[in-house]
Amino acid sequence: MSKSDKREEIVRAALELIAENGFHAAPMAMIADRAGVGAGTIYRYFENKDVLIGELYKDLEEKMLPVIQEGYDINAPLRERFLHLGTRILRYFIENPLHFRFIEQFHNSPYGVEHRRDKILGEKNGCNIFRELFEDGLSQQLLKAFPLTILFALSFGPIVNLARDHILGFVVMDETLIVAAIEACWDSISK
Amino acid sequence: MSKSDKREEIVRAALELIAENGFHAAPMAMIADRAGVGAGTIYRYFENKDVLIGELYKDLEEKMLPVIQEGYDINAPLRERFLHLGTRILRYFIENPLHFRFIEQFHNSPYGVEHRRDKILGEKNGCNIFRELFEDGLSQQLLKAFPLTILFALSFGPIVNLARDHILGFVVMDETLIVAAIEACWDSISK
DNA sequence: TATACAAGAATGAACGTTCATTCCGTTTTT
DNA sequence: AAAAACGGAATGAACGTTCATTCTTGTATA
Repeated sequence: MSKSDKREEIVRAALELIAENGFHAAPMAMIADRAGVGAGTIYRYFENKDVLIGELYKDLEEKMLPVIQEGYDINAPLRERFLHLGTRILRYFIENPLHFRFIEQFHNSPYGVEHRRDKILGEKNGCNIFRELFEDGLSQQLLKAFPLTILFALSFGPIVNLARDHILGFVVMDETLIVAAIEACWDSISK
Repeated sequence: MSKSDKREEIVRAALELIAENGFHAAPMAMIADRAGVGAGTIYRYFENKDVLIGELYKDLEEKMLPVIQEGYDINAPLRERFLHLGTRILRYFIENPLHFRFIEQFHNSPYGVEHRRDKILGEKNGCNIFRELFEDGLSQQLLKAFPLTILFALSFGPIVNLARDHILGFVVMDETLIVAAIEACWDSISK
């Protein structure tokens, strides 16, 4: 196994174990086992567990953003833009259940306390798309006059819940339902 | 300190520590310390940590339900009923941040896996009020024709997010905002 | 009323387990 | 052959739980 393959295997193993049963079920020895490396080897690639988890989180964030933005037309009508982003995010979570489960675990763990603010897609980096979208909507008076935080809550709250319910098998979100659900979210924020 | 005082102190200490910094920051020794009892004493009141946590959760559930239902008129118009329940829940969380934070931690911990399904107010016990509300709305054709799970997600998702954002200080939910936000949720589920 | 005693409650040091991390002998690469 | 990478046993810290001992409280006896 090549060097970079090994790093990848370690990250993959960590993602799987944590997503499947939470941090408490992912000790370093078990991660090493599933990655097919020795326990000590992990420490040649990551300073410690915190760093491993943190980099895993960053990896996922970096994979997610471009997928969500793909095909996004900043000049389209507001509603269309919202539906585009909303359905993309929900679809991404549904198609990448491990990513979703890990991110959720992360945000509810000691590892993720500092990241608390970026609610899965915060006002970080270049990804202020949602913020811009909402600010646009507010200035055009198309959205209800809520603080940004509330608009976020009305949009992301349902999305995260729907993704979780789908992944845990409580509902099957097909393409029709995905679109309809995000349209419903739009109804909650639009005037 | 009387016997029942002691039990109460233990439960209170556990609630505080877990709500403030999560399960990882609430070892039995620390709970004992904050309760002002010896570590061994806890085991005179609770078989083990799982049981302590479980009873704490049940306690909170029992305190919350009557508060939310108070003044609920099952014969009122559907919208009014929804607003009543929605605002009550959100207000309850805002006024009892420790309860909210504990319940959230619980649902995202090994302790709470089995309770997963009752999303803070599930189809348990006598508390099917929300379910009934939604079924009523569906049969009267006042609500969008979604599966119950999705109606739950559209309602609880925002509520939980708003409570969290308020408690963490990202937004200040006054009475006006509370009502407006729940009205917005109504817009997402109503036809 | 004062004293002795029993029974339950409370305690916290000690134990066994689990886990992240380190260390060192072995294997692979250069 | 030197250097780097590797594996997994060893280490020590943290935790939940136990248990021998101490404290408290209520009752019986003088």
